Amino acid sequence: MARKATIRDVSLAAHVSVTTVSRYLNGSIRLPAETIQRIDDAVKALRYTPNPLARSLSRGKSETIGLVIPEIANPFFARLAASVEATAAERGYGVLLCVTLNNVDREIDYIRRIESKQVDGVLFSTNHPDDGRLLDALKDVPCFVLVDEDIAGADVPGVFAENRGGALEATRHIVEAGHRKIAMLSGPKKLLSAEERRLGFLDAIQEAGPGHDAVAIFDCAYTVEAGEAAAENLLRDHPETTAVFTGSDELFLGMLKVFRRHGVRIGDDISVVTCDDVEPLALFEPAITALRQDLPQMGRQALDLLISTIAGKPVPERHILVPMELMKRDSVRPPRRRARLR
Amino acid sequence: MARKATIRDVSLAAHVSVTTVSRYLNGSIRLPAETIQRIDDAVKALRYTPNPLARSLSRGKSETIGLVIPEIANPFFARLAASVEATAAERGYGVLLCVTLNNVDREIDYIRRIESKQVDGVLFSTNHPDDGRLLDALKDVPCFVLVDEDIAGADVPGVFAENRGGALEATRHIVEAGHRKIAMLSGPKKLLSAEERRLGFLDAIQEAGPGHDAVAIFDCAYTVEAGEAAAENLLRDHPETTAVFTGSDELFLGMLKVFRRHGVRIGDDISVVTCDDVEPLALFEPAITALRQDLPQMGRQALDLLISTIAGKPVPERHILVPMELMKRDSVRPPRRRARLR
DNA sequence: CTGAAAGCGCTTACAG
DNA sequence: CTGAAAGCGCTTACAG
Repeated sequence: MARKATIRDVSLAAHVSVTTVSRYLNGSIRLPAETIQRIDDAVKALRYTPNPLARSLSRGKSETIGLVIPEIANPFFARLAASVEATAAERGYGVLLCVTLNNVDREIDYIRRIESKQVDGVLFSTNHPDDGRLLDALKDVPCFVLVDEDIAGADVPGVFAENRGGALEATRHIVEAGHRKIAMLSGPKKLLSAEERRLGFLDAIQEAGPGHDAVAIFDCAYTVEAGEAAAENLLRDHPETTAVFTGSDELFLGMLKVFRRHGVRIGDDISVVTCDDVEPLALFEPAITALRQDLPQMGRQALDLLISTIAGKPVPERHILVPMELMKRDSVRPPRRRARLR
Repeated sequence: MARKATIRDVSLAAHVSVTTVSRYLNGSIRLPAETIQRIDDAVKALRYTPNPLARSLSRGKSETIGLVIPEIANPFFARLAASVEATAAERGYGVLLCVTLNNVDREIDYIRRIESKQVDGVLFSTNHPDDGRLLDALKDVPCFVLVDEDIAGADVPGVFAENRGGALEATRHIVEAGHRKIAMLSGPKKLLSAEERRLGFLDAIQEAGPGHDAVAIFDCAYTVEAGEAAAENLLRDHPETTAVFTGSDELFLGMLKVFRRHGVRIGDDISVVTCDDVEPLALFEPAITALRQDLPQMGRQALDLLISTIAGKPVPERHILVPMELMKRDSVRPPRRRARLR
């Protein structure tokens, strides 16, 4: 492959200065038609495309954002990433992907890349409670937007699901089907989504009034394994339970495995609503009712918020709450009389 | 935020030349302990980190690779991306993510970024038959590795699943359960995975000998909708079918919807094996037997192949075939006698 | 061994 | 309106 053409080559071939070529290509100049022609010809003949690295270095911005997420194989974050990437592409931004697996060093590494101008800003999603290091690394960092989960004490813009309201609605739906003994497999303590959903769950129980019990609330990591463990405990210690609200698809999937092992049938023996709805829950039998996160909206809004910050625009709402939608399917049914799970 | 420190600031503070700082930081020089101390102190005091943009421009490489995939919300590509990103991080490479939705312009855009040095190389996955434009854009492009699907006529290194052998094994498994009337929902014509799996499927039918029929082979896009359409046709036109091999999880999911609608029970009425195994198929009832792609291996091998190419190392095998694994579960059972789907 | 200087490929304030 | 020159922040061949 021949050496790649530079702006200098174009200027030589078109008999104009480098300055003129640069200005013309960036649209900051009006030129006689004839000059334009010469430049266009040269660009075409040399197959010239600007070097984005040089441009970034010179301009001080890279037209690239960093997308920092805990996982990508997880469909939740994969969908979030899809929305972010699509919006970024529309806006002319590239996306540097960083999968942290909740490793704080990697998280901090990417925050640093804002200062070093490698990225113009970072969209950040973290899945573990902060021990203070994140908060520390965030000092004076501009152009940083959180999505999905919060960092305690951080005064940064962010986009989150309307977790509490969503959980309230989901639990209400369970209550309205006639359930009185309801359990929750909740996410990890100190995580915004878990805390808020727990509150929404309790709101609904309280609203339902006397006779309605939050039988048990398990704090779990958002994993299939944690869902299994909690479900085993639930069956053993709380057989009076007739409905469960699970805080994520993973927790639901783990619980489902346990129910299968013990012959507990969803719908018939126990009602279920889960959060997320990123797995093909509509194709399970029965189809699973789920509180869906509007990932397309969250990704889009978060990216636009970030771009506004990068552009230095005043940001009216620093915290955007995106509504969740309850997808009513077939896993919530009236409880059987005197039902017991064992 | 104060202006970010540059190498110049460090050199001033440490009373050495910029050259020395650069060399020391890059490990290409041995220095007296005392000088080292001064530089380290300056770096720490100024919170200096090198500007990667400037470094890349100067060195002519960016330590970044482009990952070009058709989709990211699709769990198949999400898992591939997870493996690629993890390996890249280990090797010290950043990942610029490009989701093309099979848009050729976006594909070509990213190929161009190799020439412009924004990325050192590209890992490329495309999901549509090439009309020649891709092949054209690939001329003289170095540091390009294909993964999962091929581009017809392109003489570039690549990593693929052992599709034919896998399909042979999967279909053999169906035959061994006693099936004689077997259909296939295949992927799009001209796509490597589809062509190869079709061949493997036919290999097995032929091997099974007289009395064994490939009842029908449907060429489908790899989508749920295409799976639905094909399954409707299958039920209508080929009720003698007792087993189906589907070429992707999406096709399977589409077919499943149709089976549900028509009351056809997997396992009892019809046996099924699908490809990919990226959906939670083990949790379906019955658990679905699937030909699993080893995405972690594919991503890792592809990235290492790319890095070798970037480093200019001779690459012994330009085409790497990664074995598939048949996950035997519960969706293949002996056919019922005189079974008819309608 | 050390450092001044050129160069990577752009953009843009400044002068003509 | 146009262009020579400085600058973005590094690396490295070259000279001392």
